[in-house]
Amino acid sequence: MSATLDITPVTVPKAADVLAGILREKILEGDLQEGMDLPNERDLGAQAGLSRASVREALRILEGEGLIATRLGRNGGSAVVRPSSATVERSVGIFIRGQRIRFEAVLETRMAIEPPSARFAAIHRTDGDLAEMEKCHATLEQASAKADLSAYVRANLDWHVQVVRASHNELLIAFISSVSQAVYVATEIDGFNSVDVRNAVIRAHRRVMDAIRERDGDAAARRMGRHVGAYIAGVQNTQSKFDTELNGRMAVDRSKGT
Amino acid sequence: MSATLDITPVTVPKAADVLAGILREKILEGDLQEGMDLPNERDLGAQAGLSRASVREALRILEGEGLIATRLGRNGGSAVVRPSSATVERSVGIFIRGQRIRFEAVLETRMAIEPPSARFAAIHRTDGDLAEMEKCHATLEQASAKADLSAYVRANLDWHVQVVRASHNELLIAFISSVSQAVYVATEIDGFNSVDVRNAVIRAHRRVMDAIRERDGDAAARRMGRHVGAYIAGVQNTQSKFDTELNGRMAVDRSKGT
DNA sequence: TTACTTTAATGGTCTGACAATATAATTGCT
DNA sequence: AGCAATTATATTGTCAGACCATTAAAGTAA
Repeated sequence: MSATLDITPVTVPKAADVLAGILREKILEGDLQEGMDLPNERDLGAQAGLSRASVREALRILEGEGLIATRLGRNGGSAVVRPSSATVERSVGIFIRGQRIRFEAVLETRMAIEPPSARFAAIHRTDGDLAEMEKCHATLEQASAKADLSAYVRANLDWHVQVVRASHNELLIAFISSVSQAVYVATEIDGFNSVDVRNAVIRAHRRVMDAIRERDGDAAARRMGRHVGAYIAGVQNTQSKFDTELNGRMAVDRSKGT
Repeated sequence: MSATLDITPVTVPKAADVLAGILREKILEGDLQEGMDLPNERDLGAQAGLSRASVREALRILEGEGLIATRLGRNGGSAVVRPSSATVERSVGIFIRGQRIRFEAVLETRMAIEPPSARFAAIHRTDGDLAEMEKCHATLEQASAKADLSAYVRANLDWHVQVVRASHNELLIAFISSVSQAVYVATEIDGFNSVDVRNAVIRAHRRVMDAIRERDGDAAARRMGRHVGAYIAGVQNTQSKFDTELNGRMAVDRSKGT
């Protein structure tokens, strides 16, 4: 009788995946440091014992993961780069569009992340962070005064991202940036950016910044919570149309860096 | 005199990127629905007027973005799939490792996300969600009783993810799943999972679940906040060694599904 | 030195072939 | 008819080699 072995199904990895995995580990482990050039595709193929086609697939995988950047021409080639939040933003963007995430869920996520981020900002902020926030705020006020809706929305988003930046938490920054992309395309088409609303926003921002300046984490979190809450309440009044429009308006741009 | 035109540098997109972009939009727009097969590589090349090599690069890009899955053999080919949170998890994992994100930042992010998620869970939970949480909790208690540290940590993470799942916010779920990966590898090596700590964790979980059951969002958020806060305080006592060890212990696995 | 031209290194693309694999179709047996 | 084993085939995986396109370096002339 033949024995029944406990064999899991054999997987046959593809050559390109294997090579990509090897290079990925070398990069993440620090063997290949930022800025270092990989061998050119022909040499890499010779070293790995693979065809150039397979090598190129591997490189394309790593490029998609934001681990290398490839330049054309003499002295071109693939160089190691630090994966930026852009990669996270792109995959989150695809996730939101592909899964048809409800706009409400995006707002909830913002509501979850921003108040604690404001608290961290109050704790970790530098004077430079404050200056950046003030700059965004000034831009926002100008855009509001000129009733330039597009610039207003852009500056508004920038300010929120800037607050999270002041938390000096790279993960939170990546998350809020990812979510902001989605919020942007939706807010641009909403109809509730009246003068009154805009003035209320400006006052709320001022109060949040005050708290962050005074390093009052509790107040920063509380005020940001109220601000975002009010925003969401405002959106939900005019929301019905968003869910249908949202998915169609978000494009994915591979070429954008940080 | 020759005029100085306002010309931005001309970019020459690569064929594979263009094709990937076209297909990506068709997928995200819904023209190509989940489960539908793309033409085989030769036909696709013929239609696009590109070589098979370029087509394959395009497909590989989309595969990396989690938009298609390619099978080998007869009746194989590339089929459209819904991008899952796995793609987000992978890119966040790479981001954390590549940027050498401080472990403290990962914990902060968890501290930011989980309490509001618990609130949403209290609001949106179903009875099935409660049952799932209880199941995780039972597993956790067993692992704790048996002092099976690895299973304990695993079950602990599962419970936290399950709470966020009950929020029914797909974006928060994706974020917490991404962060959990990083927390897992770090917590497994910590030395503060004493019996007392484990019992305290179990009691805290119980109280959070009670609040979610009663649909008391405030209590759920407050208790979860305290719980995660205590966890972080505990970690920080034994933390110094983590920051150095963390990055080396997180591997990226492309082959894992949801 | 400076501007221009030439050369070379490198990635981008194409063609065509064969290998490996998984399913479908066929065959043969009961 | 039904089932098992075998064969055929559609499809991706991989390779080899060539040529094109782009860029920077090297060379050259003013």
